This record gives sequence, C-alpha cells and structure tokens, in this order.
Amino acid sequence: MKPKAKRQTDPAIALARREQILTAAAECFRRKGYHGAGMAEISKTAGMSAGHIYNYFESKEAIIESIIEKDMEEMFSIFQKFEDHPGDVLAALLDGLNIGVQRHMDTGSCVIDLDMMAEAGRNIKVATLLRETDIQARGRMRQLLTSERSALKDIDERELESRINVIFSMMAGLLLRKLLYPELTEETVLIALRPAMKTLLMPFDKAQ
Amino acid sequence: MKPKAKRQTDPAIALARREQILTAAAECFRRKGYHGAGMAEISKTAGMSAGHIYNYFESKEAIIESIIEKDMEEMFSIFQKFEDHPGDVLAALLDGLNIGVQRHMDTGSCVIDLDMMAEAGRNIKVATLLRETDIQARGRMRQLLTSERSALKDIDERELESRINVIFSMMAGLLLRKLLYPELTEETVLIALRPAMKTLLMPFDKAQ
Amino acid sequence: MKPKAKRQTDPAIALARREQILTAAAECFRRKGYHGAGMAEISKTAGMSAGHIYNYFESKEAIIESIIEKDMEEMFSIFQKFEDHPGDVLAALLDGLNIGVQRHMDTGSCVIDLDMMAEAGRNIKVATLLRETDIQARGRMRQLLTSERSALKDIDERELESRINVIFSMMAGLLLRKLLYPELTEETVLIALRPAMKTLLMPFDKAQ
Amino acid sequence: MKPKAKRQTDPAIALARREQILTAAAECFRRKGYHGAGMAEISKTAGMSAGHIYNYFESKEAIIESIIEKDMEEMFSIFQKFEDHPGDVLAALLDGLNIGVQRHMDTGSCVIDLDMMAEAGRNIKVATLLRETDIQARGRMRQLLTSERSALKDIDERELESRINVIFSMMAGLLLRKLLYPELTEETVLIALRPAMKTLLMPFDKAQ
DNA sequence: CATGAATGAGACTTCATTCAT
DNA sequence: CATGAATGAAGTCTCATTCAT
Repeated sequence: MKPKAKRQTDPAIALARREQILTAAAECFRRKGYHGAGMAEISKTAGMSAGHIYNYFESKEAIIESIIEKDMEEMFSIFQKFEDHPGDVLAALLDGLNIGVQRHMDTGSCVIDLDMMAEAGRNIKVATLLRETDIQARGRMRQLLTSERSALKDIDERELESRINVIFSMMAGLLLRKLLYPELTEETVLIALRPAMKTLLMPFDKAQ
Repeated sequence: MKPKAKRQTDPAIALARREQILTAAAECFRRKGYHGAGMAEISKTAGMSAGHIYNYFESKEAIIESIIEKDMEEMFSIFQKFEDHPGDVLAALLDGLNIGVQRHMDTGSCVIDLDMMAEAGRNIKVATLLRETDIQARGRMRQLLTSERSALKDIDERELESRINVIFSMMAGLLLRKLLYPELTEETVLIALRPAMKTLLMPFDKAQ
Repeated sequence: MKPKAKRQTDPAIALARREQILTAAAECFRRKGYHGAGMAEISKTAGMSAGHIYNYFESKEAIIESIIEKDMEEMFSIFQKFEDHPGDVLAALLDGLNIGVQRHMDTGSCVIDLDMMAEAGRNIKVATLLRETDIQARGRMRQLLTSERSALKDIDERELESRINVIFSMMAGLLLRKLLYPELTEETVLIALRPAMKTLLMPFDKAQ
Repeated sequence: MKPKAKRQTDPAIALARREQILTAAAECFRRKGYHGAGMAEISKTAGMSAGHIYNYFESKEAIIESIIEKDMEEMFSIFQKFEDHPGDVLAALLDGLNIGVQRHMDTGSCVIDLDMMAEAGRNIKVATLLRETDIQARGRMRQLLTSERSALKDIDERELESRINVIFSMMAGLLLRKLLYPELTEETVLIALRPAMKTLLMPFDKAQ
C-alpha cells in the first residue's frame, strides 16, 4: 500500500515527507488520540502546511492506516530477535519477556494502539489491517513454538492456537492495566506473569 | 451517583426514560464509537428529541459515565456469584471461568469498553470512573484470593497484586482477540486459558 | 393592556397569579438579564410550572412589557411626592434629589432598566412602551417646572424641553456610572450633581 | 491586546479580515443586539463563512471585546483634541461640547454601547473591559481638569471625582434620551446642557 | 386550573478538506 | 512544491413554547 501519494517529482523526497507526516501524526495521536488530534496540530508538528499533507495522504484515515502498517513492520523486527536467540525457545521467550512487557506497558504507544483497536471495531479497513498484522505476528510465534527447539513442537493445532491467543491476550491486556494504573511497574507484573507464561510454553501436565 | 436526572414527576417514567437513553446510547456507541455517535443519532434511536435527553443527562459525557456505572454494578453481581460458590476458591473461579470468558468475549460490550478505555486516555473523568470501577473489582478479587478457602491466603501483598493484575490483563486481553478474530470461540480459548489461570491461582513452585 | 390573560375563572386569582409571575420575572431579569433568565428559572421563582405561565402571558416578551408598565405606575407615585411638597419647586426638587439619586443608583432596578432600554433599540413595542412611560414622566416634570411656584414658569417651550431632557439624561446616566463603579456612593455624586441641578432649575444668567 | 487572531501569512489581509468582521458584527449587534445577532448573520454580513471567523476571533465574545477596544481607542483620539486645544480648559470643553453631544447621540453607536453595558451586568470580562475603558477616559478628563489652564486645578479630590462622574453621567444619559426620542436634536439639548456643563467646570459659588 | 414532558429550531463552535495563489 | 485562507457540514447543547394528562 505504498502508492498512496499523488503525483510527486522526487520519490525520495516524497518518502521523506511521508515519514515526516507519519511520525508527527503518531506523536499527536499518542498525545490526544485519533479523534483528539486535528490535522492542524499534525501539520504543525510535521512542519508543513495542512493542505500539503493531502498531497501525500488522501485523508486523515489514510494516515492512521499507514501508521498501523509501520507498526506491523516494527513488530516483525522484534520477533526476529527471538528467532536469533540461542538455546531453546522457552528460555528465549522467558528471557525476552521483560522486553515484551516493557513494550506493551509503554504508555506512549499504548493509547494509540487502543485507539486503533477501538477504531477497528467499526472501521473495516482498520480492522483488516490490524488483523493482517496480528496474523503475521501469530505466524511468527507459531514458527517459534513449533520449531525443533521447542517443547511444544508436537502439540495439536487447536491447542497451539489457543496458547498463542492466550499469550497475546495476556500481553496485550497489560496495556489496559498500565493505562488504568500508570504507577504499575514491569517488575510487579513479572512476578506472576513469568510463571503464567511458563505454563503456556510447556506441555500441560496430565495431572492438571 | 444516582440522581443525575433533573426533577421529574413520576420517578418511574423518569427511570424508564433514562434506561431508554442509556440503551440507545450504548447501542450507538457500540456501532459508531463514542465520538462517532452523535446526539442526533442517539436521540433518534431512543425515540425522543435530542433536546429532551438533556432533561435526563447533563451532557453526552454524563451518558457514558452512567453506562460505565451500570457496567460496574453488573460486574459486582458477577463477583457475588463466585463468593457464594461452595467449595474452595480455585474451584469456584475455574468453574466460573467460562462465564468470565463469555463475558469478556461478547463483542457487544467489547467495543464500547475499548472506547471507554481510549477515552480515558484523554478524559480524566472517564479515567477516574474506570479506575474506581477496576479498583472495586480488584478488591473483590483480593477478598476471594485471601479468603480462608483459598490456597493463596498467605502469599505476600506484592505477589497478590501481581497475580490479580495478570489475571485481569489476561481476561481483558481476550476482548482484543475477539475483536480481531470474531470467529474465535470460547472453547478454543479455554484450552490454554484454564491451565494458565490455574497457575495464577496456585502457589508458584519453588522450582520455577 | 390588562386583558393579556387567556380564559380565567376567578379574576382575582388571575390577577394574583400575574403579580406572582411579574415579581418573579423582575427578580430573575435583575439577576440574569432579560436574555439570561430562562422561563424555567422564572417559573421556579414564581412557584408554578413553566407551562402555566403561558396561561397568563403570551410570551416571555409579554412579561417584560408588563414589567415596564408596572415601572411606569411606580414612577408616577414618585412624582406625586414632589407635587405635594410645600415651598417652591426648586426647593422641592433639590430636597428630593437624594431620593432620586438613590433610586437611579439602585443596582437592583439598574440592570433590568438597561436591558429594557437596549431591547427598545430593536423592539418597537418595548420602545413604544418606554417612550410612553417617559412622556408621562416628562409631563409631570413639566407641570412642576411651569407651576406657579416655579422660577421657570415663564421660559419658552424649547428651553423647557431642553432642561427636562438634560435633567433626565443626567439622572438616568447615573445608572450607568453605578453599574461601572459599584463602589460609587450617592454622597459623592451629590457634591457636583446638586449645583448642576440647581443650574438646570434656575433661569440661566445672561452673563453665562 | 492586539494579536488575537491566529497565525496569518499576510498581516495586511489578516487585519483587513478582522476589520471586515468587526464592522459586520458591529452592524449586526446594532440591529439585533449582542444576543440577537447570530454568528450566521454576522458571517453573512461579513461575506465569509461562519467557521472562518474563528480563524480571527476565538469566540463571539472576543468579537465584542475587540469592538469595545476599538471604541476605547477612538475615544482617546477625541480627548487628544481637547488637550491640543489652545486657551483654557473650560473654553476647550465647551467648544467641543457639541462634538461630544453629537457622538453620544449617534444612534448608530448608541444601541451597541447600551448592549455592552447590559452585557457587562452578567459578563465579567465585558464589565472589566468597559470599566478599564472608562477609567482611562476619567483619567484623561482628570488631567484636563487639573491642568494649569483649568479653573479647577486646586479643588479637592472628592469633588473632582464627583464632577467627572456627573459630567460623564450627563453625557452618557443623552444616549438614552436619543434612543427614546430619535427626533431629539443636538441643538435642543445644548440649550440646557451648556449651562449645566459650565457649572460643572467652574468653582461652585459659596452661595450655592 | 395546573403540570412538566416533550419538541424543534437555532445557538456557538470545530475541523477535515479544498483550492487559488 | 507548498501554503493557509476559506468552506460547510456536523457537532453539542439551550430554551421558548406546546399539549396531553
């Protein structure tokens, strides 16, 4: 979905402008929310006129869509780290857990993600984008969990799906906790999160 | 925070009108979001003039606040069930887990809760209300977990906080999963959720 | 302009109700101004329902018109005092000057009069009523100034008109001063007002 | 309090637009009063969209405040004339009296001033602005009356205050007379006004 | 006679978007 | 390429007035 821009002379400049706008918009959305941030504020933050933005994006909605795409790419890079991690998958994921927690409790990205999720509930285009992003993420996670170095490489498909969903659910939910309690720390959360995550990454005991 | 309405002759009618408005508003918010739904649409859905709504609610904001309050009361009744449950707490909560999942995956209430969370990011009154609601819920959960019939009655405060937060996080996160994947079923989720929840409701092994 | 009321059973009750409304409305207008006071507030102050007021007055505008009429009648009674005063007119008016000042600087009636004057600028009905009231007042004043006991009984018509207008202007203007400076006292004003008034009530010296 | 407008490229255009709006608003206020004139009417009169006005004024209230400020500046220029007048102060003020009368009896500015006064009764910002304006005017008048060329340069403070207030009262009151009697002429008023003013500008006789 | 629930037009204001320059 | 002046639809809210009861 790159060629959103209208006629442009130098593609390099055009790309730079787009980045400029996306960065500014993301910051504004973070501060004020999608509805709270106006094009005027975004244009001021981006250092260009409001009208000019429409040479690069068809609408305000198109901007948030592009931001979602960027988020997607960023997330991929995060998963990459886990894949490069030596040792078994369980250790890798538990090792990286605090990073994951940190990321999901960063109030900065928090609000904007929430806004996007809320928007997804009624804007099918946003919903589709988010779903695509998430499907990619789940794919990566599935690769990790079914790799040779994983203790779960033989579990059945349905259970795998469930585990991944619960893991994602738990992580994404942190965002909501942090939003309600800004004073909540990662350390506190990790006390119970780590054991729960371990359970989700190991075979369930027959006894349970 | 009961009598937000202005003076009314017949309290029964007044209450009915309030309900009428709240129901209509909730539906509109669900469809269009808090900002997306206008008073015009709400009034049409409620079957009365826009101006008349202001005889029962001081502002659009007051409406969403009332909706939040109603949700709070509903939640209390849910917790009450757990408290009345015979047997130990672990069993009670695991028994009621499917109900909890069901509730958190009901797309109907889903979107509106998300919207409220997003709104909380920029509307301090909404944020306060949500936080209060959540504090109440955590209080109930804490009572449950520290009751005589709980296996966790002796754990230290910090760990207790962590467990509760992770439990809430995991449950609330389901809402986001369901929003992205409407086809996701409770049964699927429960496969991995139940073991994870069990871990969160039992003492952590020293070995872990 | 009495029969503004619609069908009524007992004229006595009807009149009482009208008084009730007028008193309440006057108080509200004084506090909030004509535009600032709503029918809701007036009806509450009057101790009856908003709808019922419309059985006695056709509109909000009709209420202020009635208030103006009442003011007119009140003013007549004030002039009566001067006419009954023993001694010459000059002494009578100077004697009563502090009362006149007091009345024109009463912030209570102040604001409502101002509102009515402003309204007169664009509402011909109000303008007519005020003019009629004022014409009556000027007539009384003229009688006083041309009575046998007055030093001005022989001056020509044009000069008389001018004197009366300036006197009224000076007195009415006090209202504006008091509004701007609530701390302004009658005593302070009288220091210069009394000599000025004396000049206006005596033949102008040739020398001047 | 100059740059109330938002950022504008060409200050000349911005200023022109502000003038355009102020002129239109003043005309509308004159015709319908502050509350009676809507932004729609003002914008139509100004020849621009209602929304655009908000690029130059923050609110309807800001518009009337600007109008008051303009009036203030205009008034200053009038006082300047008196100060530049050769001869003694008494002569200067009596000479300029007809101009002052003309100004205070101009029905055009009349009604809008009245409206502002009435508005001051309930809008503290307007009240403050009007009071400031008047204080400035009184300051100028005081300078005039206590200058070396004045016969009143040695009178005590309280009497000076009283004289100024009565002078202003008398002049401002003319506005009300003209409003009630549009047929009233300056010449007629001046017959009695000039002697009264002379009294107010000269030492009071002991005999009085 | 009396109520107050209900209306609906209109108030001010915001903001995404367009377009002449 | 770039601006920002300008638009206009839509937003929330108020309030004089009506009418079924």
